[in-house]
Amino acid sequence: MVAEEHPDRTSGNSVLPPRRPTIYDVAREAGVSTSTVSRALSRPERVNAATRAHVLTVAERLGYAADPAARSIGAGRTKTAALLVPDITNPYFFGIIRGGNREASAAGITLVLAETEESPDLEIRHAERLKQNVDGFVLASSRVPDEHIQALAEHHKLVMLNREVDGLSSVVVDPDDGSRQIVEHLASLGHRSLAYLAGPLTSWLGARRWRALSAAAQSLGLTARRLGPFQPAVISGPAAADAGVGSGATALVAHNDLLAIGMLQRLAERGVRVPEQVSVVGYDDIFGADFCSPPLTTLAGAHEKAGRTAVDLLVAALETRDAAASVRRVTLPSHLVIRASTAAAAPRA
Amino acid sequence: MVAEEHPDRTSGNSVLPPRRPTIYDVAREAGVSTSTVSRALSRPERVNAATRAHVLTVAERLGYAADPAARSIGAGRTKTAALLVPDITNPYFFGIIRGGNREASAAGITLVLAETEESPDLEIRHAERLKQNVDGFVLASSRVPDEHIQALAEHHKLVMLNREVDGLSSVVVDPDDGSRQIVEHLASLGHRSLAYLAGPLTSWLGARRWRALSAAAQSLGLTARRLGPFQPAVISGPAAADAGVGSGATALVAHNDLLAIGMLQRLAERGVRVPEQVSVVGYDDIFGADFCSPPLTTLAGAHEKAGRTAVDLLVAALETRDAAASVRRVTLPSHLVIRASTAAAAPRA
DNA sequence: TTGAAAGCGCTAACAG
DNA sequence: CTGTTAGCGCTTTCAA
Repeated sequence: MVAEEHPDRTSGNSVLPPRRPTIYDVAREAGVSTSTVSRALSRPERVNAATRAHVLTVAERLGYAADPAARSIGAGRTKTAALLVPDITNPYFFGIIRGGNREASAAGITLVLAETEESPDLEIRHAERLKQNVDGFVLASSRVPDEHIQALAEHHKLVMLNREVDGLSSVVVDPDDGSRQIVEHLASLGHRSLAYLAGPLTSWLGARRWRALSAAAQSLGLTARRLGPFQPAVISGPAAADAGVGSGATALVAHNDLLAIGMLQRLAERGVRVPEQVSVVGYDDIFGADFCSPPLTTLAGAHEKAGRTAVDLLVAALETRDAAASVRRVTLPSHLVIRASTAAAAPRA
Repeated sequence: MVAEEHPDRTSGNSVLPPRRPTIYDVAREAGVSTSTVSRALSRPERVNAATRAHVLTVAERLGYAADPAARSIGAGRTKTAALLVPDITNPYFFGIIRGGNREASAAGITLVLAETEESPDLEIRHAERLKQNVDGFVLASSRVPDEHIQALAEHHKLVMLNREVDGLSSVVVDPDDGSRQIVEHLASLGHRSLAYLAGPLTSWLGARRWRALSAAAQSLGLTARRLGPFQPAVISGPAAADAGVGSGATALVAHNDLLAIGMLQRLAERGVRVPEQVSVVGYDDIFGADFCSPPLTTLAGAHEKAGRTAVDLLVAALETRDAAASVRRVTLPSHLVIRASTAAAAPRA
């Protein structure tokens, strides 16, 4: 502990400590040049093993840690990525956020989170603001038109979550097979008609779900109607429930669990019994889907894994020199969790 | 200093654009020096209004945006703060995260989120890792011993959320008055005994809740027992419910709603009727507390505001030269939301 | 394998 | 009020 004097920096009465050690301190202390220190830290293979070991020892002793800002200034990378989600309070995104965060910290990059409040405008504004701070984006359930996304992608690495865009990497929890599972389940219970309570028109996933739902319905001989759009939130449950009941369908499939839970509440209020009079199905299997009443039949997927995978793809892309080479489309499986909100269809009135 | 060529940067065939404009570009284009540009952007009052307007126009036209890394390298501040929470998937923290994020982006600083998984070790590791990237921390429901926190505080600005520590700023949703409200409610229903299903021993808030609960119980002539500790999660519900029932208390107060909801599920399984046989109360009023069965009586508070306030205090501290002068303790009010999980005490067996 | 030296983009004295 | 001139801490040629 050689303890040099830095009289000007060491004014002990300050709360802040003297100064963080820099590569200059390490270099001096280790008797090498700053570039050697830099290399020992970043490009280990290009330094004599013994030298490197020595440098690392000294760095360790001094408590040296590279300043990420200084590091990123020369080279363009900030080692930071942004995750944009429409609604932080939707439990659906917890898993994604957690997975994203974990993968990011495993990869040594920091993740910043932004909430777009289901607004394409706000999403764009956030992206604009963040793009100077981050190397890339994960856009979860993006509501922005394809053109804007393509534009963003020209200057930044970017991975889509729950949406596919030409030429970009994406991670999607299978909406097609999942929707088929829902329809098959309902068909097997004797339902002949279903209504889909749609989410935002700007939702790629919503469009996809409806498409798969109606295709499956057709092939199984059910009728399917699409109602809405509704905000994908509990608050829209009443409107959706009323519309669903009004449609005469015996099975109601909601855009997501938030909406389904809101519908359940409304149906209870109106005295419509679930599942005896009408069956209800959601998507996502969020927190709460297992303890609402009745517990909700819903399509589950590995959301945390989705978040992790998205960040993983982004990190991979960040490390690639060549842009187009790294685009990959990942589809994660989904499975129907059958609970008490679905049952045999009520006999036709 | 006239219009240099950067032919190597302008290769238009690359996907990435030539190069982001710097203050040098703006300066040249505007016919002023770089420092004038810098000042026009950061310290507007120290530049002639006309000059400034001109510089801003040019900057705008060039699409100039300051590089935050370069900016932070000289001056120590990174314009970034970290928010540490024990459990991202606890809906309780949504509000905090949302509030924190909003306040941060309003203040022009970026917030990074980290999950400590209820582990003091992990919390410390995250703090260690992040402290080179951020100017300050908001520690929500920190599980770390006071000493460590004080140590961290020596080098970084820091605000506690749901915990008070000597010499530090904090924001707390009132646990004392809230607990009193709970006990009064139970007393008014004729309960004479309650059990508190405790959370982690490292939880400051948990300790505080228990203290207030038992004080209020004593002054109202109820007996109060503390059971546990339990993990503050749905998964610990069965253990807590069983312990609570075993205690013979007619009212069970859980450390938080997650635990309470888990208990409700277990009680239903065991055929113990709520609220007829036993009343259940939670803390936090999280998502789901209103639609579990029965809907949960719980202590609500303005969580989003708490998150916002915490970041606000941090920002204020960041701007203060003088450390100790900026410490403030904020207590936010809480109020009991009475739902269907509490009712008149069952007659003594 | 190593060192010297030139930046990276911005801020901050210090003159003028 | 504005320009000159040093750096901030690190990476990266380019020589040696």
